[in-house]
Amino acid sequence: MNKSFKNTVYELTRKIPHSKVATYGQIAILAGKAKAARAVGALMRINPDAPDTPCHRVVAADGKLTGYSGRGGITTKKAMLIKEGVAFKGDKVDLTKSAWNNFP
DNA sequence: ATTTTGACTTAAG
DNA sequence: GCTTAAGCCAAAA
Repeated sequence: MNKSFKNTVYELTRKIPHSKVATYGQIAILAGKAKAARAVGALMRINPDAPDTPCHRVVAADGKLTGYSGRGGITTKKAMLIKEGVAFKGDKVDLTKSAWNNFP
């Protein structure tokens, strides 16, 4: 398969279940590059498949919401995640409950 | 092809 | 708890 790194990242992001969130580093690892967290963020910023790619389900390693140059920024992103059923811990996601597991 | 930038992460002060 | 530094990767100019 001639899948580019970005294509893999988008696909993984798309596979994130509801009420769950993944970190940039996590996606990077799943994509095959453990240290490509920055690249993942860069790809999310580009986000060519915008509504098809739930980039709002991707958060920082601490569960902090970063980026999202959308309406309201992280505020809208947080509201969206809460609406999906993600547990929040103040301004951050509660990874203790909403951390995404690759395999059940 | 080279340089810059960035929605990252971890370690150290 | 916050800031700085370094490491690694990809897209854009």
